[in-house]
Amino acid sequence: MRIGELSARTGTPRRLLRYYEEQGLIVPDRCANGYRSYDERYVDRVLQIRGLLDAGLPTRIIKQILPCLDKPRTIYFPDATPEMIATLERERDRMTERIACLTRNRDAIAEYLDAVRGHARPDTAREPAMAS
DNA sequence: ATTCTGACA
DNA sequence: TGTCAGGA
Repeated sequence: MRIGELSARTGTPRRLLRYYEEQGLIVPDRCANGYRSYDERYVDRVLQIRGLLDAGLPTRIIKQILPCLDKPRTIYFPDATPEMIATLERERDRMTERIACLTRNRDAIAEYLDAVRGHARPDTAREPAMAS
């Protein structure tokens, strides 16, 4: 498939798919006309990348650990270099901290929401939602 | 119609 | 990340 289909199937802007390639996260084949060619495997690949990015990992780190997290979780020990292990542990800990932070903020919001609802005036209907 | 590279009022 | 250019 070409970039347009991959974009649609992963909900990722074409601009970003090219950016990921620029950062070495994906290396699609090229058709004779120069168009990028992606096989089915890239759909999951891209979603995997977006997930990691969303988890707060920088592209440079993703580029290193992506092969370790590839589909066939083949745990090739040779890939488990001490630097890699250290990087993974560091990222794992950052994720843990991030989760704790998100949890605190979610709870704070939930608490605020409960308080506001408690004071809600049952006679005052919700204001009409504005466009956009 | 789609994609490509490069660039930034 | 968006978006426009200029070409294939």
